Amino acid sequence: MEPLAEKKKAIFESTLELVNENGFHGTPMSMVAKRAGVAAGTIYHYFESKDSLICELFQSIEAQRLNVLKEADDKTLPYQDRFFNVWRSLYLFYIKNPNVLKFYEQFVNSPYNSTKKGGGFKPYLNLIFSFFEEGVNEGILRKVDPQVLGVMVHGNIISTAKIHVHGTISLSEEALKLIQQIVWDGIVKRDR
Amino acid sequence: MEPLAEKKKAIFESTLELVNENGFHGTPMSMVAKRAGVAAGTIYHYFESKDSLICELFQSIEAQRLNVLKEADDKTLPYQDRFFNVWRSLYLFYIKNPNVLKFYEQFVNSPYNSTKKGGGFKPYLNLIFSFFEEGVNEGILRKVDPQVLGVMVHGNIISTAKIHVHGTISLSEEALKLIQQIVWDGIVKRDR
DNA sequence: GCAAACCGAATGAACATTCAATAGAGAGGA
DNA sequence: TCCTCTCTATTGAATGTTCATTCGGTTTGC
Repeated sequence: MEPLAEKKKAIFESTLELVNENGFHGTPMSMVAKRAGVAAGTIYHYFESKDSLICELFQSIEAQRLNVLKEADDKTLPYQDRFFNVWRSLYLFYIKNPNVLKFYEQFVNSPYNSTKKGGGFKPYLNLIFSFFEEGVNEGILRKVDPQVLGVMVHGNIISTAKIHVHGTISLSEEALKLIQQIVWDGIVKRDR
Repeated sequence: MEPLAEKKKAIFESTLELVNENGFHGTPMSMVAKRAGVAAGTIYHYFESKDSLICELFQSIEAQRLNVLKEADDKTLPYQDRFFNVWRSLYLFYIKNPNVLKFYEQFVNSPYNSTKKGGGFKPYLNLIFSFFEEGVNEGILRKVDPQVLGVMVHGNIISTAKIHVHGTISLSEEALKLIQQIVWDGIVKRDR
């Protein structure tokens, strides 16, 4: 029962895909059930309602993201390397999971996020904030509210990942490096 | 009959508000009608369907945005001033129209945008692209694909506006200036 | 045997859309 | 000035569909 019961995982996966294809609306529970290979009723064994299914899915994504961030940040490295690692790991996470990216974006911009269960704690963003706080305190980054830095860089990673996922422009390895460099050059303390 | 028939404007306005409050789902046509002060049937006099109402609303927002951009960019000014003007005008547009910002974000991340009428031409982004192309060609900006610069800066403006609109952190005038400076310092050509 | 997990047809509410009927606004005509 | 005629704008109740959710029953694991 621990490793996220197969069925439950299948329901999450199916919801993720369908919400990408059809949006929150346009994704009937019956379809979620069918693609997950379970009966409609079964979903209600695991989730209270459609809303709570979606909110829980979001929370599980939050957890994944937090994990990626934690694993990426090796605190023994110099700060600049840590920045590049964190940026790159999150970027890779999004492009490897385009469904997650799109679901996430749909969710945070929807009213789900304002009300209800989804919007409470934000451990992921908090970790980002403290990452930048360190940089500021150590005198490596400009003196800017770390929360602002956090949101800016987070937004930049998302934007970049969307470029890749939308596929209109393709990003070479060098282009990626360049983008990271642009951001770094912006936030790093001007010496002199 | 020319200036966007009062009724039609009221329907747009009502849709904008309700989609913010309740999302695309959770916004029944009957409610749109009631808030707009018209009968349900009237909406179908102006729009073919709910989908086309939403797509047309999006297009009207695109047009507004394009306008803001055009008006903000005074080509007689030095490039750096133009950049700051453009950035600030778009930022102001979003924070003065938070409903527009949120509707826009909901729309572009939804499946509406992938299919149908909404996603075709992108005059706004194209103008942004050519703005950055100029900067690159004139040797003021780093040699980066202008489309990438465009998406990055656009994303940054949106992120910043969201900080303001969400209201968790408040942005002073200096903070704003600093953010613009950070972006500028990132994209500008490193001399030596 | 007995929980817990699972099924899927049945229920009822919500909703997009339709349409027959009404109001209004102009255009002529006497 | 007043009276049609006509075309458009508007109404809101009625329609038919779609869906979230329920629940009585079945299966499965222990």
